[in-house]
Amino acid sequence: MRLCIYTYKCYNTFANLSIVLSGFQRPTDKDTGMKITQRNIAERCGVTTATVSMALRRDARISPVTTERVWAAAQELGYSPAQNQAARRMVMQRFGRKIINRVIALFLPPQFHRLAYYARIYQGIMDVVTEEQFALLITLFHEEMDATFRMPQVFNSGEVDGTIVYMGHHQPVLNDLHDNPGFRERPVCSLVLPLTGCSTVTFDDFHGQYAAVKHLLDLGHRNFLYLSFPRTRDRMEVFGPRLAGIHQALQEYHVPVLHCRVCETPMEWINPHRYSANEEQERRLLEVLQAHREITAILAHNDAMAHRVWVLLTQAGYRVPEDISLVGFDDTDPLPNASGVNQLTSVRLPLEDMGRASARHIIRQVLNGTNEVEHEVLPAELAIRRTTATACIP
Amino acid sequence: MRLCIYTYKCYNTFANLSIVLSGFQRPTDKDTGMKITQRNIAERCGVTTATVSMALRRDARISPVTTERVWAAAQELGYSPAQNQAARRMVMQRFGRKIINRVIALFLPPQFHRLAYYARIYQGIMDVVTEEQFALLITLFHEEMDATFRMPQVFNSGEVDGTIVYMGHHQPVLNDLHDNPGFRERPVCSLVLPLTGCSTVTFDDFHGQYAAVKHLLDLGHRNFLYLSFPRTRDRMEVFGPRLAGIHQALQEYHVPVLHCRVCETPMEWINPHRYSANEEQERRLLEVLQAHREITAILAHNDAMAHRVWVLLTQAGYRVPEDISLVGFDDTDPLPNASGVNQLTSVRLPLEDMGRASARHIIRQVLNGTNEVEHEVLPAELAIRRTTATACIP
DNA sequence: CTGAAAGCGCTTACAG
DNA sequence: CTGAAAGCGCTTACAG
Repeated sequence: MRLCIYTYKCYNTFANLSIVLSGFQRPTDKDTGMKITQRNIAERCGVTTATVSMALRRDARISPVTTERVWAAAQELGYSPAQNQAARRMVMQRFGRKIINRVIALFLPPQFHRLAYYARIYQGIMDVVTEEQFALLITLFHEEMDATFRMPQVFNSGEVDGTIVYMGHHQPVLNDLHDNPGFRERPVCSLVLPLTGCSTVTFDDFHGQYAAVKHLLDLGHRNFLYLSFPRTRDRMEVFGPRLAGIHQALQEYHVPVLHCRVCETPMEWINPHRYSANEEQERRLLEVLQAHREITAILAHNDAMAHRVWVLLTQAGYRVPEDISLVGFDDTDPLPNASGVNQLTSVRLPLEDMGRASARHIIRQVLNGTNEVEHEVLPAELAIRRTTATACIP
Repeated sequence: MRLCIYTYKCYNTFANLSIVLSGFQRPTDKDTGMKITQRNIAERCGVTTATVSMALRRDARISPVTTERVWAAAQELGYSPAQNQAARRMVMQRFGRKIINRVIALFLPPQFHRLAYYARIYQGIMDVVTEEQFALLITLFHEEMDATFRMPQVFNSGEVDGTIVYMGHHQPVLNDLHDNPGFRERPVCSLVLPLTGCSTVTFDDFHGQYAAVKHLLDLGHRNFLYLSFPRTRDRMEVFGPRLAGIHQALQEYHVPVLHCRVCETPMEWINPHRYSANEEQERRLLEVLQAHREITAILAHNDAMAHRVWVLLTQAGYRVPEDISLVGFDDTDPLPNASGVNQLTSVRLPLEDMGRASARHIIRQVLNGTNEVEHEVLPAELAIRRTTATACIP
């Protein structure tokens, strides 16, 4: 034991030497010896590591004088607590406590950086994460990857403090996280499409869509075409509130719900990166408009879809908004005029705020050592521009 | 000691029970007891943890029979080695060895996901990282952040295996990484703009630019305008090879170098997200063209700039390519015609390949436990489209 | 207010 | 081929 202590002293001298003599060759296989531990501090101060450990955390049980001496020695020796995190992690788990790694993970779909919608949420998350000096671990996940997906190793080793699940709408991911012994009990927050059993940050789709329809009703429109996407049970969570918002507005204006035709469009219409011309679908949309000349306004599921519809309408000789009004949803995909000014009336989603809210929530839980499920709903407001106008009743 | 072993046995029985009786309440403050360790396996097999440790790694010193028994027990108990990574990390550092975390970090500028250029490199990195079951840690960094920047805590704790520095061109980042005791000696790879003292993956700017000029010379052009950006010492590394490529081509065709005018444009011209109309600069560009009617071809520093120039030329009444040919660089920013087909002749950079190459390099080093500096140069090829044509000599 | 001891879970020499 | 022991660096009861 005594010998051992001498060994340490020897290393210390070594370390000092190699700082002074900058050309000095470090013993390459003994780089571990360069690492400063609480033991080095203890020796220099003539106390035990227990005292150092508590002093460094400014525990009240250690006298102020000793605490300062320990801190000074730590500074001098260049002690970095993060460096020996592994030991701390191990002893903490002995007492059933967790350490804070300042790492949060983000699950998101592979193509996230290609779509403004995802990119803006990502931006908000990253802003907060950087500000709070956390690191962000990106994990790509897509429903189709389900079979091959394996939770990255870091989740197992307890090195991730919390997770944000960015869309996905895929409950198994959450279960995997909760079943993972290295991650279990840590906070999770799902975005946009809520998962059950964790915190959520969502938009107020209902009031957003409600505001859009109310705006059209105020302009005299009474017959609508709502372009949705193929409904599956999964997606009803998105579809439901939107439709309810529409119904609510119609009801307030005593317009029968039948006056809103719901049209399912191909999924690719809402994702411009998957878009491939689908002539049959495009023809069908125009046929509906021809057959129902009473329709004077179109509500699209998102801006990308509104964009596509605008092109079709223009090619077919319709004028927007003179002949027909058009409203988007999400406000990510501008429809610029010649001077580059966005023309599309749309429901504006505070996407960056959503990212920020989720990151703040997770970081708060991590720093407090809590895991309280919270549900935050962010407002969706109508941005009125130039694709909506007074109804042109035939 | 004996008591301790009994405690463990007790926990095990508990664990089995709670699997059978799914409604059974787990002791919440004893969740650590649920964790399976090599000790549990050792007890079940009647061997020591040393044997288990070696058997799990299929060390030849352990008999096949014992190895299989250990593996079977591990399976049964649901042992997960990653879970106790902290202990492994600690013992490994005792013997001066590293463990593989399957985590690599990526340093990149804050707005990376907004620019196709960055996004495509990112895509390539992510593809390989996901395929190799690594996790990616994103760290935003920008020269302007230098004062406030602090290396995230995870780098200190030895939980990051290697780093890719994505642009930045900022040597201090590399020094910070190398000075960090938790990261020291691990592989680093810088992209596009090489840092000294680490591996690099770059493009063959020289041959890319050379091919572009040769193409124009073949079309009969003899007087060029090369639109560059403000030259600082930092940026000479980009500027140098490009200019050398131009000179080489001119020389081969015996065209005096003076026939290539170099014009500096504002930095914002190469970054569409920072673009704001700069009428004076725009007028100056047109003035140059008016004053030098012998110029029949423009080489832009990147596609974004080419885009901007195309708009200016068109507005000023020039026809591209009939009156003037235009060549971009990077091939990220298409100039679509009415049918959506890109018209811009440009030097195509294999951006995804670059991301993939850097990720492969780092992952190879990590898995081999080596840190060999390598320099990879990827080809840049000319993509000939419709903004270049036979010179219209006045 | 501080020290001596135990132990988190693992891997590696070193015995046998 | 396997076991007993040591120790990575830390924190926490428990003494004094």
